[in-house]
Amino acid sequence: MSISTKYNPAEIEGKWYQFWEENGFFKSVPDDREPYTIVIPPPNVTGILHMGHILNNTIQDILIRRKRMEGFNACWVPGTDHASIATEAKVVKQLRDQGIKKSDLTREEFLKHAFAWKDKYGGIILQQLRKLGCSCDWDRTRFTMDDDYYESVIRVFCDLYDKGLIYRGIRMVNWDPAGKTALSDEEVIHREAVGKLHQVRYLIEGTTDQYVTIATTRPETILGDTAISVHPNDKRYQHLVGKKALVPLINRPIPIIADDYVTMEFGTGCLKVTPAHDVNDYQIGQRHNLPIIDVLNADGTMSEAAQLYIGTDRFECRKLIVKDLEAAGHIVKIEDYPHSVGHSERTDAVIEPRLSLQWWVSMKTLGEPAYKAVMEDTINLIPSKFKNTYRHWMENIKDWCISRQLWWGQQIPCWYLESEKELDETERQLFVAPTPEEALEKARKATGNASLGLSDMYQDADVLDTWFSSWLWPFQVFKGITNPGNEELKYYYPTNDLVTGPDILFFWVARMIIAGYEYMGEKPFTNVYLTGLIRDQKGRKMSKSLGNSPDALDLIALYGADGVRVGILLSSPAGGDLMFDTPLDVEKDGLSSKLCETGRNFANKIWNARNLVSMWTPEGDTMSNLEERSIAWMQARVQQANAELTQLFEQFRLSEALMLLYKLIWDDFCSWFLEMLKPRGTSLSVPAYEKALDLFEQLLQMVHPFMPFISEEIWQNLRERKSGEALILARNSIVLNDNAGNETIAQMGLIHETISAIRSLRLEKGISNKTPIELFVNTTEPEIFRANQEILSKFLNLESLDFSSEPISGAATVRVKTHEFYIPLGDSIDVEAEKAKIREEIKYLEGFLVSVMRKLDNEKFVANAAPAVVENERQKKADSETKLKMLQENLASLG
RNA sequence: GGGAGCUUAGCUCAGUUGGUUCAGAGCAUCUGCCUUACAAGCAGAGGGUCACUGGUUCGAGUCCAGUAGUUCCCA
Repeated sequence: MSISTKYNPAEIEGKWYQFWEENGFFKSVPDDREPYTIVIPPPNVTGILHMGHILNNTIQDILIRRKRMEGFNACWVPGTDHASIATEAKVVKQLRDQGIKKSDLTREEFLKHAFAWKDKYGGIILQQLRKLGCSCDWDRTRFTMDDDYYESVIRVFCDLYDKGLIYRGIRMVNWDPAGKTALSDEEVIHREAVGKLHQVRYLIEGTTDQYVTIATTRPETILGDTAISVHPNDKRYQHLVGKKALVPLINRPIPIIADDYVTMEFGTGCLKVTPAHDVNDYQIGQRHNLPIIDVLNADGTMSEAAQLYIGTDRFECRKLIVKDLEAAGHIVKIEDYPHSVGHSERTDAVIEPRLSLQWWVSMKTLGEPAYKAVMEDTINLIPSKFKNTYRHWMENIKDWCISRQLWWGQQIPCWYLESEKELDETERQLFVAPTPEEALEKARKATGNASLGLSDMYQDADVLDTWFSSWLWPFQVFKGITNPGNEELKYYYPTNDLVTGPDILFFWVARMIIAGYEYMGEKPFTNVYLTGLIRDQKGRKMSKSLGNSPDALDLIALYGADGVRVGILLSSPAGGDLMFDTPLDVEKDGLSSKLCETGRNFANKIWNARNLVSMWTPEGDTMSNLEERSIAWMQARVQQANAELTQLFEQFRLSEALMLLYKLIWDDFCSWFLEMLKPRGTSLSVPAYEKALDLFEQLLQMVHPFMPFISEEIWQNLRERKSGEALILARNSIVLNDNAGNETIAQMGLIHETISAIRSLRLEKGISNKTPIELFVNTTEPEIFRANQEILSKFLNLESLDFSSEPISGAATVRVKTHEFYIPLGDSIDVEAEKAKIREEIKYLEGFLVSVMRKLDNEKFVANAAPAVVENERQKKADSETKLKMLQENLASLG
């Protein structure tokens, strides 16, 4: 039989994924088992797999596979969200490339293009998740624009409106001039930037040489100024209040007012007030009845109201106006000024505060149950430090702007009367209802005009924020809104665990909790595992815009899905950021990752363990003593490790769980167990062979959630399998450790330590492994060494094993715990070096004993410390005394 | 400006209610090995004032306070 010594993941991964999927192993339907449910954080329909997805979905897959193997009815619901802004931008661009302008299309035509785009490209990321091994129930794949999902969003909107929790109003919003839409506060990313603070002087009306100087970072907004404000207590400017200043370049007279919002210390202490373009200015404007002049168009160019630079982009205008102000002698000075600037999360455009009429969700009361749930640990955030962040957001929760000036998304179910089109927008009557017919009904009632028809009405043009659909995800994937109380919903909801990044804790997690309580009367999930962010070698967040993220599929091709899964998980504690180690410039340096290499090497190690085992032929019915001892020990280790593993899973300490398995398989199983069991020829006893396979299978079970592909491949080939049998479904058959194996583990531990110590001694003394040695043991427990003589001989190439109650002269010596070992070397021993070594050990031990005695002599210690701790110190004292005595005798024997 | 976190070996990180020989792991490094599963390997070894200062305690990497550096969130 010849099996490659190199594991080749590409050869087997596709095969097993297909096998699992075709056999329906990922499928879940309600039955009498206990459910375990995860809903995927729906990636953008425009998305492609990046490192964040890999981490996040690997974790979900580990959790779901483990639970499936534990016998739960495991259900992982996949899907995508429609990503209003991102998708619309992509479709608009694609149309532009085809020479089609969005403005030339009707809404319906545009949506047709958008759905076509979605059908063509929308599933890419879900295909990529398959490459990673994700065991989602693909039959349940959902999309936030599916018909029923669309309907649920509309219903929820109407319901909240009827409850008075949704309203329409003019507010200062975050305006994205690239996306030409309003954004919620959460979609604005503040970044530190060095801007310029311009000090600009305005002429006082009626004078020729008196000025008032303000400071601004956005000089183009000067054209929208409607006042200048100073602090009421500011003595410097008292005389100006009530006078007027002239807006530079356009000479509009504006009042100088007093308002205590102004910070006297900032800039010159004079504030230009532009109510249309700054939240605080807006509030000042309200207090002083100032006019509002909106100098910006939706696309960020200057509007007609600006009078100058009409149609010029705001940043271009900023340059021009500074030049013109300079020329006109209005600039006093310009200095660098670091401040934080809001950017659109999606388009990265600089956000403009803009006054506009939008739809809002009133969050305060809606948020209360969600706040309590997390504070009272009904829902756990893991790690719990995120509770603070969550509390802070909840306690300062603001109303949520949910309307977006886009077409791709759920259109707001509000109708207006054609007859009121001429009225000011805020004056028109609103008819909110799930369907136009119901809206018409409401309109007829409200107007008393029974002859009103559908054509007399028109629908709000805006769509809803994507998050306003994804906050319904955990229950609408089971049709919780559109088919309330159905069997699936009852079975799967509330779901169990949610795995996501902390960056969408507010965007999504908090709002899902809110919606869960509001609509299901119940939390949406119990545990929220927040992963870290993936950073590059410079510590920057990996992102598409920085181009510092490696191609996920290339990485999988290079290291195998299992290798990448292990690599990314190895150093990724919950909530801790992961410094990923691919080169910053992949083009130049080639793609590589030490972390993934570790994962690949681990897979290769397992592969070769299987190679070794497959060479053995079972023969004979009786186990040898060595076989028995080896197997008993490995069984005990596996049981012990399994108990630890279970605990680690309960605490979501997945990278530690993986490391535990890494060491269990590599060190215990391969380096010790297989080496102990390895026959001189190829045959070992039938029971030993079978038990070794049992143990191998158990390890494969344990490691399967982390490395699904290689574990399935080996498991399938280890023994004859019936058709349809699979590791993915294998029930964990490992008995829980009842500590019965502890003694076995401790004894074998001593034997292993002894082997290591003597190997080290061999290397130190230059005794080749090929040279057989005579070994003498000075011990009070000779039976342990006698019982394990075969193992010692096998590992250490012993010529003989004997016991000696006193040091042997001319022997190399080493101590393990309270046991001493001698290897006679004849005259070649360096007595002085040996003595020096012993003296050093004595010195260390004496120091150690002093520290132990300091505790034991301390009455407070003996009185206060736990009995077990005190007992331990006594044991340490006894052991070190024994060892000291041994060392002293040894030293004496050397003369 | 407000809040939260982090700082332990060259790198990435564990270290649970303060108490084993507690200062750890993986990777990297160094030494010796192509030993019949694996060089993507085997056997060994070295490496840290636990950021700093003070406090509580019989006992502090662990608890408290302050300082420095750093990251994130919010405005």
